[in-house]
Amino acid sequence: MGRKKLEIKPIENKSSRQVTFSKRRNGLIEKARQLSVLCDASVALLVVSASGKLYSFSSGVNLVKILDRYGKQHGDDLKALDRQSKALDCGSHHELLELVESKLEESNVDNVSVGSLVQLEEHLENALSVTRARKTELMLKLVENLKEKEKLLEEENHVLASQMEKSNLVRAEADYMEVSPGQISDINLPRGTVLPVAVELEAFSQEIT
Amino acid sequence: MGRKKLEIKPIENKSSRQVTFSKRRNGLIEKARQLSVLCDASVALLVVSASGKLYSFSSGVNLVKILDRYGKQHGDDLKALDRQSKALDCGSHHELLELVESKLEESNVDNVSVGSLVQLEEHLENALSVTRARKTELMLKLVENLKEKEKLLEEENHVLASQMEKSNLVRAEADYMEVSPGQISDINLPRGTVLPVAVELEAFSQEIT
DNA sequence: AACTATTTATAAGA
DNA sequence: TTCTTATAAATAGTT
Repeated sequence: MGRKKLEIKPIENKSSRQVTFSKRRNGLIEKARQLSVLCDASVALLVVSASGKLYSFSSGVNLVKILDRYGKQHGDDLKALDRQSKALDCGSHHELLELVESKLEESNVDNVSVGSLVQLEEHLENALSVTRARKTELMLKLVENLKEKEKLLEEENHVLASQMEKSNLVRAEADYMEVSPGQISDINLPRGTVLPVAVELEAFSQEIT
Repeated sequence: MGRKKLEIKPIENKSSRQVTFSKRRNGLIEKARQLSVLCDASVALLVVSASGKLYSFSSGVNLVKILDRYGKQHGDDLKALDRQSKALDCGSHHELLELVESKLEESNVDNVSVGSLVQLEEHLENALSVTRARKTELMLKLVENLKEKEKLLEEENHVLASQMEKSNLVRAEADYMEVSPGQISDINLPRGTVLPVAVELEAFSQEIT
């Protein structure tokens, strides 16, 4: 959509590539936003320019919902923690409300004494500070937990990545391996030979891949 | 871009929302692909429909790089956030102390008025609640950030794992492929032949794939 | 950073 | 769903 039809292939010219990147990146992010709003979808978009700059969009609060469906053991742990914290918060809340209600009832019966209101204030402040302490404690635990998990996942990733690299290296070595005529002759077979194919394929695949 | 201009707000009608989702999702993914090709950018796109179905696009193997970048930037953001919050907290703190000092001085001069103490209390409570709100906000952000990171790492793990599985499958298939004697004879070579290996490999690869 | 000629995406209709 | 088509939007090349 422009003065000329543009083929979708790498743009050679550096400055026009930069300009196009800027325009299309903005367009893409806007489209992502629109999709999430129009269709109540969760969208996460990450773009890294060739020069390494990051741009991103994520609908709603964040990627958690988007990727929940991928949640495995780690995800489940987190959910458990969330549930726990919600339960505790609800507990505090309930406690607090009960306290307030009972005190207000009391006040109505007694015809509001300053003393009872002072007590109420104290109780409320108490409950509040307990709640706050719990909140902070839970959040700190959550943070620690998440950091630990992050570490574990990163380790796992490193392991996986190095395994892949290893197997890639093996194949790469095969690519550049020289084969002497003598080795080739190893795969000459009399016509009609029944197959120990795997072996030959193994030999061949070294050249193939 | 259609028969009518469409406002960007949630589409009420279920079926037209579904149709729009389908069209725009495809469009978005295509745009993401184009951006990555045209501008040599790494792009990762995740879309989850309201009904929970996942669609995604990711250029190249670059999710790793994207993630690295993302992690780094968020790390930076978090650091900035921390710094900011420290600055703000210090500000609040300083402000608060000044306020207290001035009020106490005033009290000494005037001989403690209830009014000024009420005001002082209000100011202190104000400062306190602002500080609390900031604390909570910062912690929530931290948690969200960590969750995002975790999920991205999981996604990365998932990708790496499936890639390894795939390459293992490919090798396994090759291992178990049958080759007829006639085909084998095609690769008989006189001893000492110098290799036009690529040609034979081409022939072979047609059976392999 | 603006401007437009065009191309592209897509909303509504079939 | 899929296709068609009128129209809105995005954007390539230009200034």
